Amino acid sequence: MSARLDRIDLKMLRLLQNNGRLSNAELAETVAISPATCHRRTQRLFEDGFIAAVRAMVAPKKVAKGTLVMVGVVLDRSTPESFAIFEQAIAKLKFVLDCHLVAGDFDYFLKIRVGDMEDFNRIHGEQLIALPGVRQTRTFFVMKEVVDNAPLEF
Amino acid sequence: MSARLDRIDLKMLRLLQNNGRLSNAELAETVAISPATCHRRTQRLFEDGFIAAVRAMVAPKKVAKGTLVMVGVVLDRSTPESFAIFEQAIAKLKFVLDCHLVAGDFDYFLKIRVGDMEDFNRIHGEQLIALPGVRQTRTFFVMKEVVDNAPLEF
DNA sequence: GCAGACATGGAAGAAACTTCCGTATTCTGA
DNA sequence: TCAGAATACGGAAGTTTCTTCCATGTCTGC
Repeated sequence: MSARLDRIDLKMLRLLQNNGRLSNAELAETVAISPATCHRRTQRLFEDGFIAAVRAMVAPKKVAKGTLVMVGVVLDRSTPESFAIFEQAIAKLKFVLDCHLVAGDFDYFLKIRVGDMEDFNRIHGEQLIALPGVRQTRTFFVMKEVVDNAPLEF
Repeated sequence: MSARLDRIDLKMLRLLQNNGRLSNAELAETVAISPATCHRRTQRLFEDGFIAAVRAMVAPKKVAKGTLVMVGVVLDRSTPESFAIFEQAIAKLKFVLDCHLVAGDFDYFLKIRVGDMEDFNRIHGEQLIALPGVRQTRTFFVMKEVVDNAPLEF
């Protein structure tokens, strides 16, 4: 963690998190500094890695990805090699939004977006259980997305 | 779903998803249309809800939110009222990134970001198990974030 | 108190945004 | 098939914004 953030930096981060298309001029006015200074500060936030990226959030339902599924995965063996091979394989599956190694009854938790249940069924049979070292999976269909991908509070 | 998306729209969506700060001029050149047309198309993508928002992705570790926890929640009763009350309460908890009603052994799945385990312990004791109608929770500490919040493929 | 490092805002040339408008293409119904 | 309407397109131009340079101001450690 290179530099520290003052109150203005934090405010800028929060504003850009809520609206990544804010112009430098608008941002500068909102946080009450000059456009030049604001521009330099924003650059620093990117260079120092405080902002990893700026992303347009595409509405899943609009692009036929309206079905969300959580999947718990248990591997055959809990060796570092098994984990590494599994992780390498799952990184190639583009429908996997999250993949986390967890402590508890499962080895991994997956968050997956597909078009519909039929779509998931096919993917589950053809790709998920075929992943290297998978002993079993437990599927949790999401029936209602109460909160999805909320902005970070800090 | 109002209008349909042609090949150019899809390309624009993918480009903006990967880099929400692309200027209209750059975007126009990449998809080989005029800046004016590109501007109008982009506007339409927003107006018709294909792009829900543009967000700066703040690096969690940089703002003391480096610890990720998945939590399964079971409620006392599975009535619509119980669900509604629970959902209303959880929407106020800002450290909850995801909250999904699921089918399976749990009622809800939560994705939570905190500073560290101690932080979570306090939150768990003071806020999670105190939520209305919660019978039990099961905590899965994330030991490694293999993939987190990957961009949507479509 | 001083020297160095750093942050700030004004200014200006360059670039981009946004809108208007005339033309071209597509769609629809007869 | 064709005419009329609706839609989409790109060029142009005024306005805004970006980006950089520079002089001034502020903070720190010696």
